[in-house]
Amino acid sequence: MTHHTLDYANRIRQQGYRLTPQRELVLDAVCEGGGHTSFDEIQRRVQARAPAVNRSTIYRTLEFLEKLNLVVVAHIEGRTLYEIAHARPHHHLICSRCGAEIEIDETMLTPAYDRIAERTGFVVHADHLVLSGLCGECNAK
Amino acid sequence: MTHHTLDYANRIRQQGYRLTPQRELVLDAVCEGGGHTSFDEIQRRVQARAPAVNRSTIYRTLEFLEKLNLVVVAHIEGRTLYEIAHARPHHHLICSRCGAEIEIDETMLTPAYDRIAERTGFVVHADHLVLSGLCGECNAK
DNA sequence: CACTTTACTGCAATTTTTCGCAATAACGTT
DNA sequence: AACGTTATTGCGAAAAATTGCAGTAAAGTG
Repeated sequence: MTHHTLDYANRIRQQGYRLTPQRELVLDAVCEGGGHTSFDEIQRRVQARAPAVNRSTIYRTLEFLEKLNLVVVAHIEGRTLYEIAHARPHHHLICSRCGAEIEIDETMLTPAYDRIAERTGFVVHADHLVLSGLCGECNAK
Repeated sequence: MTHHTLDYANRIRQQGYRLTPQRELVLDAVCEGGGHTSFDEIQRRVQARAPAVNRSTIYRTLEFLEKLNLVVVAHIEGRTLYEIAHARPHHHLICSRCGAEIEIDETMLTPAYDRIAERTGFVVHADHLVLSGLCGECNAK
């Protein structure tokens, strides 16, 4: 129940939106499993509990949750995957050879952010980047 | 004609693929304008010259050109955009407030890559990242 | 707790994207 | 320059994603 710590209910209501069973179900579905979840998997989980929930509602709900920063989207090798938004932004390394996924902390990128701010004035606020490359093992070969 | 310098023709043929008029047209269409181009715009440009080219062919051709690293895809605020792949990798900063787009060189990120390699062994090989944040002007406000 | 407002959902229709297959044409070989 | 191989295209159909709208229900108010 990772998302319970976020107090999503208030976060939704305080902005004038409504907390509906559908929204709770989709949020739960994104949480389950912890990592990246595909749309089909989300639909499967939601409809396992409430078969009547419409597919288009799930599309709209994910878009909504993304807008509220409760869910983040990643495009990994053409696939669109969803993940619950963590309080602390983090990023992913994906090995283009073996597919391994490594999670790294935001702080790994701050040296680059500093350089960018210094030279362009732009303050990066990137959450949930996906960087591809070669992991240590594959690189050794 | 930015892409002519890439000698795309040989790059395609040397891998056992064929150079077709459709592929040239799509490549030209992605080049025109220089920056990011939407699918519909690409279709419009292609069909302006060859109306018979099928929409599904354009889908497949873009996928193909991406596989050969002649075209790169970016997901910016939900939209899927295409751009010609440059010899030198670069990245984009997008201001989430005013929408301004700034192009930055790969070297801006190398401090972060170094840190990542140092701590995880992972060698990042990211091309064409999209980082959001606030540009200098918007940040001042 | 009933009432009102209007954000949200489900449904059906539309649009976008993908897929299978037969016909076509690129390109190496003769 | 004609021929054969087979990658590629166009077409139609299927699947996926989006949208409009009328009915439903969440949440504030009396």
